[in-house]
Amino acid sequence: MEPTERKRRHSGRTTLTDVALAAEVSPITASRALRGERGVAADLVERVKRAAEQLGYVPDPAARALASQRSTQVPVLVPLLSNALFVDVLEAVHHTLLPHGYQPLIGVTHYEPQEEEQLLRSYLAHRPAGLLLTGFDRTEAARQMVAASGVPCVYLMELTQARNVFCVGFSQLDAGHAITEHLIGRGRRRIAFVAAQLDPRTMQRAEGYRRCLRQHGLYDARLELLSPQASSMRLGGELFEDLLRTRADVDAVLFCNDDLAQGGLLTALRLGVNVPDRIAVAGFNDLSGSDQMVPPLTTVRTPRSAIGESGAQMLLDLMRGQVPVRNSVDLGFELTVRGSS
Amino acid sequence: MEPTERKRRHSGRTTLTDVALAAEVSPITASRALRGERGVAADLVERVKRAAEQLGYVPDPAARALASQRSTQVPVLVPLLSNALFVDVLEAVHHTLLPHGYQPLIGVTHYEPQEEEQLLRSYLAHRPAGLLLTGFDRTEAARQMVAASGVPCVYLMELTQARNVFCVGFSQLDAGHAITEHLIGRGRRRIAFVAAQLDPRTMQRAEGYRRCLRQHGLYDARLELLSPQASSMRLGGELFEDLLRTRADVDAVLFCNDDLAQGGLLTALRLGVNVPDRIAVAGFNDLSGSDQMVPPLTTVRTPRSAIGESGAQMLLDLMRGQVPVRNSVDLGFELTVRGSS
DNA sequence: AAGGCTTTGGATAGCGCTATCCTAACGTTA
DNA sequence: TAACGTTAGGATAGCGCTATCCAAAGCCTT
Repeated sequence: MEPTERKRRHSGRTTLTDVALAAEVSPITASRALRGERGVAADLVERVKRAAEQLGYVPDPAARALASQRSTQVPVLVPLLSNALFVDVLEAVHHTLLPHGYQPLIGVTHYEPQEEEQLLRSYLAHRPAGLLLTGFDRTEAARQMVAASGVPCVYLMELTQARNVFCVGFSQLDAGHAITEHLIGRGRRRIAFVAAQLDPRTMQRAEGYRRCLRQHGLYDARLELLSPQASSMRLGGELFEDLLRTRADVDAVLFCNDDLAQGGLLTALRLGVNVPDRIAVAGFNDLSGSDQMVPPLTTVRTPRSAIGESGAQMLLDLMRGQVPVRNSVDLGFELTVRGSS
Repeated sequence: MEPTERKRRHSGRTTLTDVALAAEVSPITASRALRGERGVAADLVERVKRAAEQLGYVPDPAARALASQRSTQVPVLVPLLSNALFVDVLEAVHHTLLPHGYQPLIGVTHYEPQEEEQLLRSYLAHRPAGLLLTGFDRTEAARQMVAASGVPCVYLMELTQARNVFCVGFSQLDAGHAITEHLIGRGRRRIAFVAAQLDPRTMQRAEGYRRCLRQHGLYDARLELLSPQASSMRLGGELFEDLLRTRADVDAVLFCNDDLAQGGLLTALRLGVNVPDRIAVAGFNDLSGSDQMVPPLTTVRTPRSAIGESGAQMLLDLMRGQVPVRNSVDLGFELTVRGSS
């Protein structure tokens, strides 16, 4: 009696074996041909590629990841998508990585280290080819997972001199310092700092602000207005109004992000407070719309796209096993002076 | 002579077999226990779960996908991340899907059907558990891939009555009609329509605008200003200025998106054009900041979060093999009248 | 008490691909 | 010509997990 063929789970998908059959080679040769690996005769490669195309063959990423112990996925973890800043970074990362066959995976941490840790655990299980993380502020467990995984990793937005850490960004502290210096240069003496979210980079800007004012003997802790709430135009307006009410002698405000500053400018308009005569306003990041404000917003243009591109490029090097020329790439920033100061 | 053990590729990862060993059960029982499958005795489940936790076991998604022919990934394709609209949708989708163990994958199509087709091809190779797509405008090849894959799919943002198509959204046409009706109700007669991007949903709003004006005998094609450029505050300002220059008798503008409208309002401020006395302004979507404008922007509040949540919920049903009660969920919209009209 | 049904745990065999080892078939060198 | 490298293709055996088939044990029936 013929034993019934029972254990077949084939999914109907076109497999490498189908391609190999059509090209009249062994599956492993087909595999090598399609991946462009070492010496496969040119005519065989040609035959295999043609067969693959005709059959509409698409490699199974799961099988590939399982067999080779690595995938082409590159998780990119950012705090938020509602800050245009990170959208620009992501866009640049995509443009840089996709043409090389890597697949960026967007992860959103909401500025929650716990959430980031969870995401990392999940993404690392996929054996990613590389990793792009925002900043250095994370749980110890997350740090260890990344280290233990051996997955190449590039850090975005902030800089460090630590060995074996690859990062692309700019000095948030210097930027905070520079824009404050600008306001002082405009003759302002009572310069407030208004911030929300209070993430590490915001606090670094705050530190730049403080150092600058201290250097000029102008620092006054009462001029700092820090809110842990999420950044938004509305909040910027509220904080600005607060500020005017409670610190009557203030003659300039530095907002930690442009959305706050835009809200501040609009509130000034509504209240009939003259900017910059009565009070100068400056923001941070040069987000979309800041140049359209009335008056246009003075801000710091930060190299978001360049950070995404350069970080992805550095990661490409690492994933290929090359060591990038530099550990740490400082892309700087640019003071953008407009009518609001 | 002992044969040398040669073919070992073990990755050092903690596997299900390790867990099974520790829990003193067979691997398959461990697998069933961890997945909560059918009858595994409660004490065994307990033992396996404890062992898994102690060993820090994380299932290998690639192996799982390969063996079971499906993953927990749910690609979500949106046109852009730079439109806050889609960020809200994504956020809601994440909140809904993650607690059920599904992993949303963000794909950005840039309003390019070709790009979407490419993304779909790549994502479908991963055997996703489900699919969330924006609108109905895509290539024939993309349509066929989705159909052939058999992957459950829910369409967001637009509605259709087609059978076997699951969708969550609202009537873009009705919304365009309603806001136009509002402007007419305010006594406006020369109502312009200013749009960018010109994606299908924008054009549906345009159609609503046209029908409304025609019903009132007020339609004038010269009052439509359509630009294929990407939507932005700056562009909104430029188009608004154009409009004032070339259609001097216009007494209201309907922008197809709030970012354009915000740019328009700011330009009005800069030019000293009184809103709403000289010209009424209305937008669409009630994006962040619209309520902060001077004057605050009249707009249509669209149920982005609800669409994301409800769409994800519907997809959850489909992925569980249940058939949702309704094919098509209309979440409506809400006219939000503020000072600009 | 025997037959039939329902659990519950396990053995086995893949999923589709690639790492690893192997073996011919060629040069090369002395 | 024999010994030795070098390729180019293939055979084999997994990667880690789960679908599928089995078998033993428990529970009802009649």
